[in-house]
Amino acid sequence: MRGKFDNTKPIYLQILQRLCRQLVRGEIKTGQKLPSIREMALHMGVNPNTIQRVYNELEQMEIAETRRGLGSYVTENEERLSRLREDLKREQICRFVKDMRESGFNPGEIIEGVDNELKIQASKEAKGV
Amino acid sequence: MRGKFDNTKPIYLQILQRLCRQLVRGEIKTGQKLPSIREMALHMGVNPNTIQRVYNELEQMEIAETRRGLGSYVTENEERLSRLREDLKREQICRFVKDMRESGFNPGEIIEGVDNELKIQASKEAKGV
Amino acid sequence: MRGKFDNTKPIYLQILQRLCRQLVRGEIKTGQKLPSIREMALHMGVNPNTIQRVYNELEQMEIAETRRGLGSYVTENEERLSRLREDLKREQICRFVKDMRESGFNPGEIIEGVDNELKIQASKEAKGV
Amino acid sequence: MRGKFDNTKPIYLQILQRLCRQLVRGEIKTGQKLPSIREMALHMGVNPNTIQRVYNELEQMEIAETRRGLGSYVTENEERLSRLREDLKREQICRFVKDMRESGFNPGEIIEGVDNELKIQASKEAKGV
DNA sequence: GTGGTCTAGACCACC
DNA sequence: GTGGTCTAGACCACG
Repeated sequence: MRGKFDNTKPIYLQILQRLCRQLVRGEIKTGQKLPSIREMALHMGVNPNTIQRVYNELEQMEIAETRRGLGSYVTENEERLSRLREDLKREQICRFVKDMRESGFNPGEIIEGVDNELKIQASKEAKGV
Repeated sequence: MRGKFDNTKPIYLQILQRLCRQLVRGEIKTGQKLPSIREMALHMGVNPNTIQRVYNELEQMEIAETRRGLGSYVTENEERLSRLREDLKREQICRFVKDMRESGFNPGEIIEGVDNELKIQASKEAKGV
Repeated sequence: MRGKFDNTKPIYLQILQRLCRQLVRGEIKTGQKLPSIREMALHMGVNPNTIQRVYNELEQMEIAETRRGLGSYVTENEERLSRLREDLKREQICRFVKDMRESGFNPGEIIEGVDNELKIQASKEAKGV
Repeated sequence: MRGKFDNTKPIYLQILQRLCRQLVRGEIKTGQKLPSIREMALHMGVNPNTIQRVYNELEQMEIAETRRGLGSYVTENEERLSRLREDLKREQICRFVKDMRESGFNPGEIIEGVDNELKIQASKEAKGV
């Protein structure tokens, strides 16, 4: 598991992002119990403090809550999760388009590039699977 | 000029990115002399050491070269610059698509979202100007 | 420790070179943790920023990697290190031969001179030890 | 002529070295008049101040002398030049051997490497000419 | 005037 | 504790 982290960004943010994505994809479901901090830390090859921080952030985002002595659980509030999905989507798209425009790429180029890349990655995955 | 920086990312990276974008947009041209370190530092409201670091990075990317006692100059190698443009484009698109797919968004959603956002930002700019 | 530096060359380069040589000689091994920046700075009688720069260079050379909050570690990639050894060897020899030839020394002179010097330095060391 | 200089070393030293080599090779002879500062600067694509400094150094090394209103002349003292040759040779060999030994290369490797490199460069030159 | 290096010291985020 | 960034200010060699 080591070496899978991008050195330019905090590890805890990268793990947070990964969990959010799993939530958004539905791989982690509402009400589900998350692994214990120790377990997760072991699995990620990371310091428990780091996971602690991730779970704290999840709590502040009202996506998970920790119950003393029982562990952390994903919220049962489905609406909260679907909002997370939309927020994530909008935010990622918005930032991307802004960056591309600032770099001087024109709309045609952008759409075409994204379209191409989608096909490339889809075909790669098809082969991989 | 101060206060224009995003606190979550190092200043030198933000300036580097800004310069790269100006290069890619053609606002800075091949062979052109860049402002001296002190000048740029003043202009950006930043310590000269910070600019020094930016110029160093540009040199390592083979985008600029500094001539001692004379200042820094953008490379005259046009091919190098057009490669920068393509690299930047590909890299930004690739990362974006990967992120979106990992979050479980389907191609249709992605294309549609980008398309929409492009229109929104374009119209905003039209008003602004 | 201070005063051991050659005033004509930047300190950070001299330290970098020293570390590279220790690596090449096998005195520093793959996977090994390097001293923390502050530790090394103290040991070298030098400002921590200077060491930081050295470690940065090592990282760019893909010889070491730094893990946040943990310190810097020599790469575990043995191949990378043996390549360093060969690169260093070839580069030093190549430059030397080129310099000598440019100065108009003929092959016989060069070989003989090197041979002699090797004996001289070996015997000196023998006495010293 | 631009771009032929190594950015890590002062230009004036590089030119000085080049001249010394031409002297040692006999391409520049005793008593010969050196080009005027302006001429040389133009030829090298370099600031006249830089050449000025080179000529000063040559004077301090007692290899050339400048006669007011007449220009700079190589010394007529042949012995001075042959000593320069020997000094250069010894110094270059000495430094090389020291560096190689410090990097942990053994005498066999060194001799073999130099021998090889001599052949390589000689054959290259043969083709080139 | 220009870049390059170095120091001292500070602050921060991360592990 | 660790590394990363930034500032302020100094000095130097170079062109």
